[in-house]
Formats: sequence, structure tokens, C-alpha cells
Amino acid sequence: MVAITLPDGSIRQFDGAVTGAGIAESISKSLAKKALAVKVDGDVRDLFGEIDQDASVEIITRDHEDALDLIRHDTAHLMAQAVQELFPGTQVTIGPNIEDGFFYDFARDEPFSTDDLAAIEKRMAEIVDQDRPTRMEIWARQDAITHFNALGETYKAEIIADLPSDEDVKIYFHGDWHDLCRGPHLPSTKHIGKAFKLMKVAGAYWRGDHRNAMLHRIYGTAWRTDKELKAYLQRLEEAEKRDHRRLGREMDLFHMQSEAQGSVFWHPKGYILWRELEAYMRRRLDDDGYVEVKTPQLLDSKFWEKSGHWGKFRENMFVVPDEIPSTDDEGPVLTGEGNLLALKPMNCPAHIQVFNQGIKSYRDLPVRIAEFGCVHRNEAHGALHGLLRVRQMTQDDGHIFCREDQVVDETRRFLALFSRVYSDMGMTEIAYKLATRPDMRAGDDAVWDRAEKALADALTSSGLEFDIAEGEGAFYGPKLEFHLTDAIGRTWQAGTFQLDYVMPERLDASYVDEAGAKQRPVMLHRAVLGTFERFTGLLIEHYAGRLPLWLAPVQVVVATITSEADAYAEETVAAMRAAGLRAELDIRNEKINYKVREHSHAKVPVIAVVGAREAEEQKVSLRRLGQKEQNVVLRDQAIDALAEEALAPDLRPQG
RNA sequence: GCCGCAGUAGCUCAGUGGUAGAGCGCACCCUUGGUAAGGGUGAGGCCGAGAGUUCAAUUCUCUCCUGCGGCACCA
Repeated sequence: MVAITLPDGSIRQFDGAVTGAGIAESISKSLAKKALAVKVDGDVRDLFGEIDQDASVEIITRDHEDALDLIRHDTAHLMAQAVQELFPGTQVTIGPNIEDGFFYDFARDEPFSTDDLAAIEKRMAEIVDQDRPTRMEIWARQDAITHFNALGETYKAEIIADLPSDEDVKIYFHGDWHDLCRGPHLPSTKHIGKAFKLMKVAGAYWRGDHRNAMLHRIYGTAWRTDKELKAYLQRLEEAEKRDHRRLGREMDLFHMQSEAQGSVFWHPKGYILWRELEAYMRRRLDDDGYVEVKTPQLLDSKFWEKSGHWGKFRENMFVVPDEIPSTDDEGPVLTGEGNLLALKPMNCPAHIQVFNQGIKSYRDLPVRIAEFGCVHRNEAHGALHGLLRVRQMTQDDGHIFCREDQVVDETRRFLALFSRVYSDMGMTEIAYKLATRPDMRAGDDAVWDRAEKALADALTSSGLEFDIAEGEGAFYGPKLEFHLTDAIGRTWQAGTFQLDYVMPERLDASYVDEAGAKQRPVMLHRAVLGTFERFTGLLIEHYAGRLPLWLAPVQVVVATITSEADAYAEETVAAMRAAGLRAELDIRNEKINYKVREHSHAKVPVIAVVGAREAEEQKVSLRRLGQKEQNVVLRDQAIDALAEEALAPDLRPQG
């Protein structure tokens, strides 16, 4: 006897082993028709799999929360079938689900074209109509390897050979087409539905290793219903409008051009945003016990040899000859006989030089050194991406030199600063990651144990949830990474916090302890925003350009209805500026509709409309970005209120 | 760096083997109007760069550059 407990608590008895399909059938015919899979004690399984002991069971239908993953994975198989039928000789490799869809990597000499995608979609729909049934067989490992090798599916054979030895080799069939897969799958292709779309083709390395062959990846999306699919496509379109590169142009914040690849030309409005952020960060750092420094841009290559960067990161550094000027018959020339200099790719070695001046006592620690440090890194060209991945960037960098027993406190202190700043920015969706020891590392395991524990403890005691990024720490120590998400869901590291036991050693940083003995300080590398470039890009996307008043480059536009109000408008702008507001005047001979539209597009948070009436009554008609309502208030009151609202969060009266 | 796609006016894009077009924006004129496009006129282009094929290339081919989407990378 097998007792099956259903979600409503009822129990059904079966004489022996029963399948999910059988259970659904026993409940109702219509449920049996709709059933996609079955959840047995929390495990999603095939409908045709046998359940031979007591269990709680849930029948998964299309509207179940687990259905979407099943549909997407089946759609990936469906696509692979279509591809192999249309393009014989194409090998399948792997095809997992991802956020909002799936992909499948194919090995083939020719790439797929956009036309190919349309053809594949068409064939996929045909296969759905054919309603090919699903079944699963468990094969002997060697048989499976031989079978797939015989078919020319060498990648598949390789995957099977690498399966853990205790794992069954499951082969799923959809009609005759079959693939190695863990499952589970829908009962037949009909159940997949047609709410799918193939999105794009891309290259991807086999097993994610750039030394391997490049495969052709097709990305697709799949949903329960056409309505969901449509909503998703619309969401993508909306996301495109939030793209910081587009908004940067529309709002006249910055531009980039090929002569300065990966570097930013900040326009006046964009630089106001930068300056506001910088001034804010500077106040926060001053309050938190940092001292600010400015260190050289160019340092001798020998310095980088000592710091270890020359050996490890030479490829990413911009190197310039320290040429010696001289004169020959032709006039002044430069010779390359001087030393090599490199633009700093990081500020840390320079900060150690500042720390190293004079002799530090244990009483001096912790020393917190901050710098809005401009660094250059020669990134792979394919990696560059608007403001989010650049070659010249300014970090809100800082290095804390402390004793080992101060590490936990300093970490907590940093987390408090970090949370304060991000909540001030209105950026609350942050993914915390603890990156642990990599294979290649310096220092012994006892030190790593302590360091990782210190970071984990600080996170936990600050009440933060975090993921562990196994093996992704720096070679000199573990790190905390703070990730933000862009408009289309890609995540980017913004802030960082790293423990370093190595660089103080290499560059001989020391302090004198109570006993008068020389000790190594621990070095903490930390950035809150990360870089101004990336943070600004993410900020723009987060707000879709509608920045909070204190960050908006233009806070108010005073726009006239007729020229009768020109003088009053000028006076109003002057008063606003005197109150510290970034106000602009618009007395152009244009209709008010036109002005409102234009300044709304430019994402100006407040438009103050003035006509004869307002001038007469000493009022302004305020209109907030994105709202239709107008608020006619006394001018002086409006200015006071706006001026207070425009204060940076740390400058607002507490209460 | 790798795979694919793209590059035409400031922006968004159309187009053609015989050296180019629209809308928006911009300039000027008319219009002084109550909260997301008033009307007219006009100026803007070495059709990404180089080479090749051709009587003729913005158009076809190749190389390069840059951008975009992924992949890899991200101290």
C-alpha cells in the first residue's frame, strides 16, 4: 500500500506503486489532462515516474509556480530538436534555464542567422502541434557514450563521461529525438505551448573556458501564456528606455567617443551629478574618521614590480616611457632612454607610501586613508560598456590600516557607512557576496579561516544576508562584494571591502606595538560607490533618469507663459539660485505645452510655470515631473520648501 | 580578446551600382499662448577608414576601426 497525501491534507491509498499521472487521473480527468509534472515531497518529477512509498504529492499544472521552469526547459529541448532537424550535423551541448528563459549551446561550423531563428521557431511550433510524447530511459554509461559518439555527438559523450559515477544516465525522448538530461520534463510537446520566442544568437566558449572552441548559443524566452510573453517583451522595451547611455545623451550628461575609448567626457550637467556625489561622499568620509589624500597618477615600473602588479597585471596597465628631452640637428626630440612609468591601476600601493611616512604607533591605528582616485585599467575591448565598464575611472577609494583585533569592528563600521550611503541614494536592492579563498593564494589557511570568519561575522551581526562566491576572493584575501542590478537585469559590482595581509608585507608597512616591536598592519581595501562612473550609470538606470531633487543637474525650470511674465520669471530664478537651487530660466517664445514637454523629457524634477496671474500674485505654479497636477503657491514659500527638499540627505534636519 | 550583428544629418531611421531622403532637433520669420509637439522657411551629410572589382562604389568583395548583444576577463 502506498499512501499519498495531497495538498488539501486528504490521503489516498493505492495498492502499489503509482505514477503522478495515475494520481491525477484518480482525482479527476480534467486534472489528468492539465497535469505537467508532479511534486513528490518537494521534489519535482516526471508524471510517468513511479512513486512506491508514502509521500506528499502535488500535481503541477500550468499555473503552478514551478511550471514555468519546466516549460522553459522543455522549450530548450524543443529548440534543440528543431535545430537538429533543420541543420543536420549540428551537435547539442548544454541548455540550461536562465532568468526569463533559457539557452542552448550548439556546435556547428556555420553560425545561425536571424533568418535561421525564424525557421527554427516555425519548426518548434510544428513539433508542438505534433504532440510528441516524452519518455525516459536509463542507459548504461558506456552504451550511452558509444551511442552519442556514433552519432557524432562528441560533446554529449564528453558530458556523460564526466557525470558523477553515482548518477544515472537518463536519456529523455521526445518522439525519436533524445538527449541526456536530468529532467524532469512535460508529458509531451503539446504541453509546452507556443508562448516562446528566440531572442538572439551569441558565441560562448565550451565549458566557459576561452581556450576551448566557441559554440553558437541561442537565447530564448518562454512563458505560460502569450500574454505573459508579450508583457515580457514590453518590459524589455521599457528597460531600453532606462539605458544610461541613452539617458546620458538625452539628459546631456556625458558622451564618449572613439578617440578616448572607454573614457568619459562629462558634460556640465553630468558633472554636477558627479560633484554632488563627491561632495556627499566627502562629508560622509570626514564624519567617519577618514583622512583624504591625493597621490600620483604615474609611478615608476619598478614600484609596480615591488607591489606585485607588474608581474600579475601588466597586461591591464597603461605604460608610458619617461622620455628624455634632448636636441639634435632637427630640433627637440624625445628619446626612450628613461624608465618606464605606468598609470596607476589602483590606489592601494600609493596609500601605503603615505602610511609609511614616519613611524606609526599602535595608538595611531586604525588609519583610514581616502582618495577619490583616478585609475586606468586597460580592459579587454569587448568588455567595455558605457559608464559601467570603462578604462579610466575614479574610485571613492580608501584603505584602512589596522591591527588584526580591529578587523571585525572596522568591517562593521564600513557596513554601517555603506548602508547609510545606499539608503540615502535610495538604492536598496543590493546583493551581498562573500568571495572566499581562491586556489591561487598567498597566506596560510589559518589566516584565511580567520579572515573569512571575520567578514562573515560582520555581515551576520549587521543583519545582512549574503551569498558565498566560492574561490572568488583576491589572492591576498577574501572580499565582500556589493552588487547592483542594471535596467536589463545584469548585475555589476559597485562597492567592495577586502582584507589584505599581503601588500603590507610586500611594501613593508609597519607599526610599533605596545612592547616596542615592529608589527604588520592588516590592510582593508574599500570603496562604497565603487567608481563614480559605474555608480552614476547604475543610479541613472535605477531612477530611469528621474533623479531625486538633490542630485538632479537642473532642479527647477522657471517657464513663462507669455513675455509679460519675463521680468518676474528672471526675478524668481535669481531668488531660487540665491536659495541654493539649480534653477534655469525659460522665457523662449514657445507655448507652455511645448516647454513642459521639453523639460519633462529632460527629466527636470520641477517646472515652475509663471504667467501674468502668478506675477500679479507673487506665486508660482509648480508641476512635478511625471505628474499632471499643478500646485499654485506663494513664491517665497515654494522656494523655501524646494530649497529644503534639495538638501543632500546628510544635510537635512534630522527628525 | 573570441563569436555574431551593425555603422547614412546632432538623434531615430529609410534608400540606391550613376556621389542621397524623412521625422525630430537646430537657425530665422510669423505666432504671446495656462501645463507633454502652433505654423512657415532654411541650413546641416567625404553614406566609419583603407584597399579591391567596375566606365562608375554610399551600395558588391576584403582588411581595419568603432559600436551593440553575448562569451571570456574584471586586480
